[in-house]
Amino acid sequence: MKIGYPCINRTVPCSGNKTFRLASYSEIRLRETVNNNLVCLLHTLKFNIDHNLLFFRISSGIIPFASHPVCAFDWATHFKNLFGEIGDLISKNGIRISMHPDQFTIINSPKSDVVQRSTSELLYHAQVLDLLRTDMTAKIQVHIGGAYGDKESAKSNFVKNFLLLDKKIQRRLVIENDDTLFSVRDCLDVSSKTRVPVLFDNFHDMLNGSGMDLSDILQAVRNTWKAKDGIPMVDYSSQERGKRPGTHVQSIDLTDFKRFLKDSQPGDFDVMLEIKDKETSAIQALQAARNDPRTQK
DNA sequence: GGCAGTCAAGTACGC
DNA sequence: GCGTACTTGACTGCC
Repeated sequence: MKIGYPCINRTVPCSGNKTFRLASYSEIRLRETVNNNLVCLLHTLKFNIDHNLLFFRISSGIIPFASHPVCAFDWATHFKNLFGEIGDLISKNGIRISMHPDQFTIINSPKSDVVQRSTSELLYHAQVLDLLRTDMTAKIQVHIGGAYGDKESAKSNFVKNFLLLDKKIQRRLVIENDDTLFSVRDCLDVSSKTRVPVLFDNFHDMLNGSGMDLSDILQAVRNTWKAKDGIPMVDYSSQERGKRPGTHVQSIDLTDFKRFLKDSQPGDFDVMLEIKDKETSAIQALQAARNDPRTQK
């Protein structure tokens, strides 16, 4: 079991999430921004290694406008060496990597232009993971997409469009249950037709329940991850008290987390903490899990 | 320097 | 059909 956090580190003295407005686009601006983001990623990963946080989600914004038509710059070639350096750090230290394209990436949309843009965005994500020379345990997580008034045909549309995707995307894609539409059960259903691994999000399952027990979910999900995919990835969060249902907690509730560790025994998986204070909670979680046999592996 | 409005992209929903 | 919420950090123009 590795423990990690997504995209942003608030301790390191840099931001790997720099971007700019489309109206300000220039090749120079892009080059400077990407260079900043990649160098900051390097610093962040070194911080993570120092704190034994060996699971990290790389921000989708690391290359701003990467899949946008405005971007004609060959950033992959230009930054090949820097990607290689970061990739070496990842592989030497056994860091697990994930990426999570944002809400605009919809594989099952009935609009072909939306699917086309989504495919470009997914190719960009796969390209980043390939440039880092990560193995197939590095994943791109997406949701099934929209329901469009008929969930079953929306799921079929996902399956149909998935089968048309480039192999570079297919081999890295995993599907995650969301908080309003598609539950773990829906994801397992889609997985049975696509062989896509299912990434379980405990918080989304609380909001949009599958009606399954945690142990049954984890067992079913585990079966969707093959040896080349690595052990399952799990997103973990809990509700911020007094806020709208679905608001991620500011800082980890260790009682809740320890209960989750206990209830999820004995199967192994890597945990991504979707908690607002990022590395601060991740360090606490790692400490809380220090006696869990899964973190000793 | 600080503040408020805005930002590439989609979907769901209320009116 | 249109406007807004969703979520969220960072950018940008304005004072």
